[in-house]
Amino acid sequence: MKHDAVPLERDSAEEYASWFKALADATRIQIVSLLARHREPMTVGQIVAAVRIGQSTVSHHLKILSEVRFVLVEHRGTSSLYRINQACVGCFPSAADVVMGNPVPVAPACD
Amino acid sequence: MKHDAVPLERDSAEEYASWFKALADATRIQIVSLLARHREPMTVGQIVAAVRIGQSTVSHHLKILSEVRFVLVEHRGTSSLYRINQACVGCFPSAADVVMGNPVPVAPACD
DNA sequence: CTCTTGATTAGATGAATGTCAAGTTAGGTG
DNA sequence: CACCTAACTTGACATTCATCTAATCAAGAG
Repeated sequence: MKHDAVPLERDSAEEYASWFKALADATRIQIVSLLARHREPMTVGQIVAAVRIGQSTVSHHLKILSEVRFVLVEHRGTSSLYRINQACVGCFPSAADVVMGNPVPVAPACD
Repeated sequence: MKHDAVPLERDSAEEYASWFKALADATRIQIVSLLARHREPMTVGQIVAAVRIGQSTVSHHLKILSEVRFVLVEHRGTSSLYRINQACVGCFPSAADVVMGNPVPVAPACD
């Protein structure tokens, strides 16, 4: 037997899981893909209008997404501007490849 | 403004979310990556030994993973053989690309 | 200062989830 | 047949989660 086919280290598995968990909700997927397509930063109000979900709920999801750094915030006066983290646009799909056992150019590190 | 930057349809978002949700747990990530690396099908016992988690829990996770068809089952006598669904190995990372707004060769359809 | 508007925080609630221990089913073997 | 072993199912328990309403906060405008 070549090598014992040890699974992903628990630590790595937990980190990847936390990324997938951030996208394990339809509303958050809408938000992320919205921010990714719309290249410019968006305010909470704009996002609320697009996904048609309560404002506080959207705010909550944005917090979750920014904790994993899928999106980045910048506070401008009375409004907050959210934008996609370009680093994740490339490295997140790579994480999917790692889990699926695909060869990947460089280990994904979103940050 | 070019076009109104409509987010992903709710339906698509929910489908993608269900895929990510299947990998939103460290144990399931370990199982999937284990099956992906270990090219041969594995029995539940082998998987339990590798991830060191209660058998019923592993069985539960395997059920979840096979419901989304990330893994496929085949019952052979007294034991069940689980293997990775090769179709997903390619198409799941593509789903990540879609959400991230990356261009993708062909719409991902895992099945 | 007061009002308005955009955003975060707090609290509540109902639903889903991960885990394990114990019980059950079912294929092989003596 | 009785036994054993691999796997699945059930029930319970504690967590986590998505959503909403209401309350709070912060920045401009009058």
